Amino acid sequence: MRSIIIGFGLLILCLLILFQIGEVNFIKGNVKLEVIVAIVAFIFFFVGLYFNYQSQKKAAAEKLSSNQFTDENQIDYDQLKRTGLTQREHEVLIKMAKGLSNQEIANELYLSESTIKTHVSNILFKLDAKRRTQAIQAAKQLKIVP
Amino acid sequence: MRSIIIGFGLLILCLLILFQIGEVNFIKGNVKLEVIVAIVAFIFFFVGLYFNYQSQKKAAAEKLSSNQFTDENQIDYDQLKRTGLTQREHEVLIKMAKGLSNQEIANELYLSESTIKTHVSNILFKLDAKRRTQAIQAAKQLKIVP
DNA sequence: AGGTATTTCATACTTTAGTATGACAACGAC
DNA sequence: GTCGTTGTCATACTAAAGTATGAAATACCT
Repeated sequence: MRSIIIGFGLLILCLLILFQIGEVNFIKGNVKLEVIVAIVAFIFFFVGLYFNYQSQKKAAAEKLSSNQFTDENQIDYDQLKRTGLTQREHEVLIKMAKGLSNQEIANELYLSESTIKTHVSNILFKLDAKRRTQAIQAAKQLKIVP
Repeated sequence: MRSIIIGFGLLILCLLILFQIGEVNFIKGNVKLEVIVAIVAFIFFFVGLYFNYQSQKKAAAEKLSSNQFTDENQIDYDQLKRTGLTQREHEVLIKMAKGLSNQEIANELYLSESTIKTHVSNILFKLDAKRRTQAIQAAKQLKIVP
């Protein structure tokens, strides 16, 4: 925004100086006022276009770069430690977040459903959640699941 | 783009007509050429800014609706249409994804739990999911929930 | 006006999720 | 060797989720 104002100011200044120097030529010459005005309007219209385009491009680039560094699908191990979840519980949590049922998790990990239920209960307690869906939501915010 | 050219053309035309009418006044008056030029430059600079801003806004809206660069926390309405979910179902889905229970969703929407169950069943069918956790996962991938 | 989709609700039912409790084995720390 | 942690499993129970079916009101479209 500052660059827009500075650039605009400089252009105006240049134009005014140019007119101060060549005032007599312009007025005494055959160039009509309308033409001058039209040319100035034309130039500044596109200057305006250009400046706005530049500022938009810059804003878009900043947005992109700020999104680039927050890498998705990356587990935040500091946050994970903070929750007090064990390895097995974390493993179960990840499968839970995939949308698997307790029975399906048990099958994938070659465990009984009872064991999964125990793990899930512990997960809910450690993540301060009442339901698995709430735990999943919390886990995503903590970035401890992909 | 067409509107930009038409708008610009009309403004130029208006200005020229104005000058044609009041030419004598301007030249014979005390108003200096520099001031006129500066004003014209100023006006057209911001006209340019405005037109570019409008066109960028339009382009951004088109991009959004055509499913190109939808950033996070932004709902992809094309995907949403494709699922066949109704407004109410989508509303319920969003609350579901927040980790709310059926009863809690019912309370927030001033509905009975039965209604929510019906909605959830329909959501599961339309998203081809067996459980709500699976539906949430699918919905996140489709970017139809924040 | 009549058909269609949406939204709402209910009842009855099955399945899954979650709690509470206890138990046992393995592993590492002190 | 004892203690705490982790991981495993079971039983019994309660709570929530999900299915199936029917029904009625509203709204929208032609």
